[in-house]
Amino acid sequence: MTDERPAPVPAPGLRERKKRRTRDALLRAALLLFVAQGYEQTTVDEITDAVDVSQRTFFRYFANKEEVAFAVQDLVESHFVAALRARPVSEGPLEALRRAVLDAWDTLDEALSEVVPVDLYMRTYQLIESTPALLAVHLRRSAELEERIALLIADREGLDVDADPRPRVAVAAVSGVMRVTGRLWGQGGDASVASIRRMTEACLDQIGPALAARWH
Amino acid sequence: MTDERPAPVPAPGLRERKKRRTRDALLRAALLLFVAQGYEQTTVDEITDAVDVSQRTFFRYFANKEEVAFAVQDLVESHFVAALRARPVSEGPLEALRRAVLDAWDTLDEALSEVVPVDLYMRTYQLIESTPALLAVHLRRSAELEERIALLIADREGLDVDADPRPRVAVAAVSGVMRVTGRLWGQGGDASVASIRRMTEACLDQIGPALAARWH
DNA sequence: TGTGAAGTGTCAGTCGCTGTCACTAGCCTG
DNA sequence: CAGGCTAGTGACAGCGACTGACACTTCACA
Repeated sequence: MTDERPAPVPAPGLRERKKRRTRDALLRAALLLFVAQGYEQTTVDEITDAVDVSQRTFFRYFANKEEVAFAVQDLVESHFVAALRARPVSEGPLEALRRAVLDAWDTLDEALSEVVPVDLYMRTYQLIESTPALLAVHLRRSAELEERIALLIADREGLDVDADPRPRVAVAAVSGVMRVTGRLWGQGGDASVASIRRMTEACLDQIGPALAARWH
Repeated sequence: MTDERPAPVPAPGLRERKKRRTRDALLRAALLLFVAQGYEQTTVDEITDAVDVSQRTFFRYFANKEEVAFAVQDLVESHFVAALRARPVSEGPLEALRRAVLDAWDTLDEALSEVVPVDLYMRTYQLIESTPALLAVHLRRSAELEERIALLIADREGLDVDADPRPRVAVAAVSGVMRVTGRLWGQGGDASVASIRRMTEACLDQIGPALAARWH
């Protein structure tokens, strides 16, 4: 299924392989230290000592200490975007968003296992939700992701995002709900993928009822 | 209208007045420097030099450099919460939220003018929206505000937030839409209150249509 | 095999932020 | 109103995140 196109990735070369190895080592060491003793309690020096490189090298791979915490999140987000792209245009925007989210959770394991165990990602995600400095960055990143998704949705529907506010509004509403989900999940005891998938479904089911004029 | 209750605020005392004066001076100097030359380009030393106090003193008034940028935002948020509390229970949750937001914009001028000119606040707000580090913090603060509002809404409707997800979901959806508004306003040229009020109304009008199953 | 460039370590320095301690100036009591 | 108490401040030392400059090693490619 892969390895069929010889052109773009023929032989990485020793230099490239070395680079990837140090980056991966830094990433893994950082995440382990973060989940073990907390983000703020972990210094960059500790991370680089664990991998035995200089501090300067860390900052050549990651723009700042936060970035390393979101490296895996990057993968998860592109995984979701891919799932959304895969939805047929025949589905309405909300339907497509909902199915894409659930699909993404279902297939997360395979998509991630090459780089980092899903388990470690889940613990990192909880760390992000519970560390104020990381949560702030996470929310800003989510806002950027929202914009990408809004463009995608507008494209599906053949609309211009700047002329019609509905794509952005719909995505904002759904994302808001998803954030509630993430927070509730982070506070709950069950850190499994199954658990967050279940909560996602439940919260999305409530979006219609919640926006009704009367609740009684 | 004031000065009728002698008990809680009889005479601030010289010490108290001095404190308030340095705090106000720091706040004003900081905001002016921020909007003039940018947040990251302004060092804490520059701020304290402008007021002629030591750097240490700055950090006795503000926990960190960000906090001073959000001091006015704090006022605006409590102003909005007050507006929401003032809405009669007879209004449904969405109706109340909508009217509270618009009310808050309409009366912002009076509520703020004592402390800082509205104009300076508006420029600060645009600075926050356009400075990544500040935007991140702003979004986290907004999330905290959302939680407060969700509790308020649940209270109005006589519901338990943890049993019924609708308060959080509704507030999340509306807040998401409001964030889109804020961003669009920040990018647009018109930095007036009237402008953001108008955009708020327009975006909130779209929340129903945007969540319809089909857009065509 | 030698030359250029990519990747790294070292060092010095800036900035945000904190703990400590001595000192000054309002306040409060006798 | 004198003298002690304490809140508020400044000066200083120090940590951790981050950056720029430069020299050195090591791979790549002719």
